[in-house]
Amino acid sequence: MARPKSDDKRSAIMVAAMRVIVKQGLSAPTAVIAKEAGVANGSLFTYFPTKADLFNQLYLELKLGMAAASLQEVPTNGSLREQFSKMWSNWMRWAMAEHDKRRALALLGVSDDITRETRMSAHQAMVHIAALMERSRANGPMRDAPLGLVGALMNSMAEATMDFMAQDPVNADAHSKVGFDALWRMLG
Amino acid sequence: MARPKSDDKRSAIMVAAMRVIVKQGLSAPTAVIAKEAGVANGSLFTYFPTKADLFNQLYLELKLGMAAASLQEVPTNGSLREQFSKMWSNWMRWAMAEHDKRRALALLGVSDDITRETRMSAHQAMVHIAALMERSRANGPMRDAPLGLVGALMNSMAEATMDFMAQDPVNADAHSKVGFDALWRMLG
Amino acid sequence: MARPKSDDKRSAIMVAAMRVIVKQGLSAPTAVIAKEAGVANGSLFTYFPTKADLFNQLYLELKLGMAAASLQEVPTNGSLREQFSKMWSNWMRWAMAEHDKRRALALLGVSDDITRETRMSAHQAMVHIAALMERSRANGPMRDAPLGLVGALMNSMAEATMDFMAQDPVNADAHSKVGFDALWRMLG
Amino acid sequence: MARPKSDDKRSAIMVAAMRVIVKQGLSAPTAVIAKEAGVANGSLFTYFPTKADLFNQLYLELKLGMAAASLQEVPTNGSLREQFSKMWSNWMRWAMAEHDKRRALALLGVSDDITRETRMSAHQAMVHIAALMERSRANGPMRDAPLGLVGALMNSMAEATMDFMAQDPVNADAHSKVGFDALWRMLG
DNA sequence: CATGAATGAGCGTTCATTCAT
DNA sequence: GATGAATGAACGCTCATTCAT
Repeated sequence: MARPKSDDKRSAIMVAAMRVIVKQGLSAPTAVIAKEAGVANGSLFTYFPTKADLFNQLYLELKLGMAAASLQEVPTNGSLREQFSKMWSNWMRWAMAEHDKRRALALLGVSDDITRETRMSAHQAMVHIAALMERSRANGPMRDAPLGLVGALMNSMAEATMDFMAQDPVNADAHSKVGFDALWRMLG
Repeated sequence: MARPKSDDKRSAIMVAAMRVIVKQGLSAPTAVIAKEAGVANGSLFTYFPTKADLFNQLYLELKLGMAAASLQEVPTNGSLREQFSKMWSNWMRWAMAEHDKRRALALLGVSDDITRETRMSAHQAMVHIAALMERSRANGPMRDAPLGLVGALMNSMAEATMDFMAQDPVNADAHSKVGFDALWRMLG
Repeated sequence: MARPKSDDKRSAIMVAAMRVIVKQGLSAPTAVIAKEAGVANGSLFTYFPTKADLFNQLYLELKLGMAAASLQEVPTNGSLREQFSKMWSNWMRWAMAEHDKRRALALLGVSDDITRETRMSAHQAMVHIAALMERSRANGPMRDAPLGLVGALMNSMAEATMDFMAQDPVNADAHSKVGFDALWRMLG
Repeated sequence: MARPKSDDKRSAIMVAAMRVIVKQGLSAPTAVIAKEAGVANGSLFTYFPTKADLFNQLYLELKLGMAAASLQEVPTNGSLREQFSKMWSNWMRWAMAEHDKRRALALLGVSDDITRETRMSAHQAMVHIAALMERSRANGPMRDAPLGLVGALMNSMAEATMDFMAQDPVNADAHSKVGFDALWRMLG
């Protein structure tokens, strides 16, 4: 288990990084992150060898959390639509509840610091979601479309919906439904 | 009037900025941009008072170019689907042909340097596209969805499709069609 | 006569320099001075080869003007004290009337740009004043003190008095009198 | 506590600043000051947040040192003239011994970087000297003159005397005496 | 000669990372 | 291991001066 030193501090730094990234962007100084985490400037580097490492690990953790939240209590015996719908609403709910996490994730997602490896690992976390999507399009008009493209389209629609919900939280539920229906129509 | 401020130089700096941004990201030094443009370090600042100004103007110009390219030769007398389809394929073709422009645009789009004003001006450039979309959904299932959300969804699907095309250029046309069909299904 | 080009522009630049120095200090950009003078950036350098040259000439001119103002209407047949007193009040009046000139002069006086030569030329302008002072101390307690030191003391007292008058213009005349009486007591 | 901020380094930077200011003026690069102090470029900014802060603190420290030196061993039981005379000769001696400090102080004194607060704090350091002066003029011809003006006159005479002593160090003592006698005559 | 764009050295400050304590 | 001072490369921007028009 690559979990040296104090786990508390490690996660404190991660949480701090997330918050600071939201507030100040990716160019936020490590010193600010350390202060927010309540640790010394240099201590950050005993937990993460470089700033980029911190960002990569944070990206992965956030993505994992997002995937886990999306899959919570998805009924295994319901119809495909019911399963997918539950997953979607979990996803959207997470985005609203964990606004900062999502903001940070969005920023990290476009950072040059995030390596291909990290992105691929993150992708792994989405396999269950991907599988659900795969089954949902299996008999529809996109049955022959490349899976990657379908996934990318789904993902982009989710992002767009989240952004819109965030801008107009009062009607978040309605927007979520519009997004899901649009997706479902696309698939099929 | 002495050497008048040359439009050539101005656009050389813009083009250089675009290229350098693609290669090095938004944190590319102004000195590198200037060198790529073949002008002195300080000359950049006779054309753009700050780096942020350069970025804003570049963003706007690229967006305008994209919008113009998308609307080229869109038949005004054809069916709505024909018009929309032509616009979409223009858009995708532009994205493939002007790969660097698109990359730069994507990076600039998430920059904190781009002001609300610039974003709003850029939005203006898209009104014709938005109008086409508006008409396309008018009688379909999204007729009551917020226009902003529909636009965001369309935009995100276009982006996703472009990204995928860029990764697999050989089948770009097929992917473009998948994307358009997906969008059309979503709208109605 | 070393007075090439347009004399108007030359003096416009000088006046502008004086004003800008007062407002912005000696580090004011030449571009700002040029704009204030209503001439082009580069034109400044056809009249003054360097910024330092401009400053030196300005210093000299201001000093000359100050000396001339101080000597105006000094009675040649009155008592020494009357002459000296007239000179002093001229000096103080000039300082109040030409506040900007004095401010600029003070700033220029401590600048490294002002050469020894310039300072010596400026000193030349003060010979009449010096002579008056020389005669005033001739029979007094300072008769054996170095002339330079006596001059420096007088000058410093004048400066101090001017500064104080500028801070409290309402009582300027009273302060002027205090300064003169102090000086006269010192001399003798 | 890791390497604590060392007072040695702090004062090394101050001393370096003083020397460099004397040699190069107030526009001396911070990099030069740092090098002269034997620290890295950036280290200067761990001790002083800005160049202006460094200058303000240096100004204050020099002024404090000057005041302290002036008051050393001033007899509390002697006549007023004896006390004042001792103070004056201390002052002049300091100016000769600490020529660089005085030069730096003079330059800093006219800098825009020195804030009103700093100047007021520095003024505080001079209260004892001011008190001595106050008593010295109490029964003389300047008894009704504004205290500020009297102080300014004294100060300016001291400066002028110092300058002259510096130019002709061989006769420094004689010049000092001339200056003091002149001041005493002025006061009454 | 007037103009103002072009030049590039130079500066104050930041910040990821290292290292003495 | 924890701390935070030390480091120095890097950057955006300025400005005196030059020079093409």
